[in-house]
Amino acid sequence: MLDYQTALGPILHAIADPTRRVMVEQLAKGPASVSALAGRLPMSLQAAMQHLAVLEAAEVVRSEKIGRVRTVSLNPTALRQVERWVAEQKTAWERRLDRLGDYLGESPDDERKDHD
Amino acid sequence: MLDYQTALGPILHAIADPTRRVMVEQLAKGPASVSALAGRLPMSLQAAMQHLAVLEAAEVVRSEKIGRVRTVSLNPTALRQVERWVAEQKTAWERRLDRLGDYLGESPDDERKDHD
DNA sequence: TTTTTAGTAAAGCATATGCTTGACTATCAA
DNA sequence: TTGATAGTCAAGCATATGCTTTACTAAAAA
Repeated sequence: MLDYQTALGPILHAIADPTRRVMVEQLAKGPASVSALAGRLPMSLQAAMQHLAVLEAAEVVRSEKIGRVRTVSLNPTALRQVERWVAEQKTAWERRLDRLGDYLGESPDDERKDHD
Repeated sequence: MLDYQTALGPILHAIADPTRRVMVEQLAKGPASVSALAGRLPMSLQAAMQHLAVLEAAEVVRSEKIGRVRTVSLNPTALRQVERWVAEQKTAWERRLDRLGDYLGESPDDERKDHD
């Protein structure tokens, strides 16, 4: 099964940067212009735009330019992909713990805890 | 609100790399030795160990050396933090859409609030 | 029309990353 | 004790990243 949508690696790489996470957090509250996004950041507008370009390349974000203003908005699909991958790993992990529990008999011994 | 646990940035950076994701996926199925992890990867053992060091520094993974074998295992806490951050963003996003829905319920068009 | 304002493009630079190769150490096996 | 196995340390190198500064263009405002 291939990635139909955007690639997970670039998405994770995009949101691994603290500046870009601030941008995503702001965009989660609603669309914003490039300068509104760059406004609070302790760096040049150009630097902020380079971050935006990374987010957009990873399709974490989309944007549309109207007049001289480019409005950027979050693409929730990207975040869903992250969620999905993480959930898959957690599932595999928990299944292993279940098997381990069975194997070890019914002893309420070590290693496990509450998993859902 | 600060990060109590491990830092999200390093965790995301760690799992942004495809090689390291393969490692995490393998570890989700159960602990493995360094060489078992490195085994399938198209790179030197040393390179694989450098990846492992990144995962361990981010606390995505823990390891313990017994005899000459180091056994690596997944630390699900790190993945939970990713899950949490993503969920927070999605929540903010959806709340905004809800408000927008209410707003559009009565008044005509237009899609904004205040974005600075 | 002139001047801001919003956004772009591109070059340059310091640092970080991902990998290699070449030692080396500690443990287990024969 | 000798040798193979599992892992480690470190230097070196090419490429990627994050940022800056110096131009520019296009749209709105004055």
